[in-house]
Amino acid sequence: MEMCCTPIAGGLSGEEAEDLASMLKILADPARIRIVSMLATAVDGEVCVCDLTAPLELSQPTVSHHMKQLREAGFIESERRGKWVFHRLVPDRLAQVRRALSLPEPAF
Amino acid sequence: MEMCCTPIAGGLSGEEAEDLASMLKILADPARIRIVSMLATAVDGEVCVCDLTAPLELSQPTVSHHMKQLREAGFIESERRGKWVFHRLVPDRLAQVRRALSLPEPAF
DNA sequence: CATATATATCGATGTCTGTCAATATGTCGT
DNA sequence: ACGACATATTGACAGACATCGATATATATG
Repeated sequence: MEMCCTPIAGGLSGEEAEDLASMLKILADPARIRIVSMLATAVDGEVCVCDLTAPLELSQPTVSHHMKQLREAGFIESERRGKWVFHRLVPDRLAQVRRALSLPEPAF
Repeated sequence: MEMCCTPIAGGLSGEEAEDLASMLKILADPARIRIVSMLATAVDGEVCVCDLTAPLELSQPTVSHHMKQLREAGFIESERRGKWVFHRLVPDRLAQVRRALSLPEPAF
């Protein structure tokens, strides 16, 4: 029987794939990727939840939930100042994901 | 009343966010990101389903389902040759996602 | 202390999706 | 034409998750 193709050699391990997938899953939500983009373009690099609910058209608990997801995944860090909690992007975290997506592509 | 912070200016639109999120969602699965990485490192740049089920430890229908997802999202293209269907990465499609993740980051 | 404001947590719910078994379709050999 | 093999499709199901209302916690102000 003729072989189908040369057997698979490289590629991510199961564990590596799980890690990368869970990173991407955090960003793969319209609300969250939008929050990230808003943080990236915010004048002082930080925003509070109260300014996010309106543009996102989401309830406060939902936004708070997304913030927690982003924080636990290391994409943002949060600091309480008075009544408000300010959130900002963690430097280089996004670039880290971009690098992880730089899989060796065949030379076309 | 003191303002919380300067109002949100930029950021992705709702529609842009949906598009980017749906792109990322396709990659945000352990099996699919692994398939992509395997295609990226495959010797001839292509593999068939039959060689994927074993390393992924998934059933043939499941792998076929993931292939369809990847194809419809433009990450792979597939060509039937005899009994087999060979899949390969679409050039630059992954890089396109990386670029979309290159949001303007604050200068730290 | 009481009230108002900002955020977090909890519980419930509806939707989405990854998975498989069963089956269908397509292709090659004999 | 028939059987063997590779892939695709369908239907069903279980688990994950985005969302919200209600409620709790924290902080400032009067």
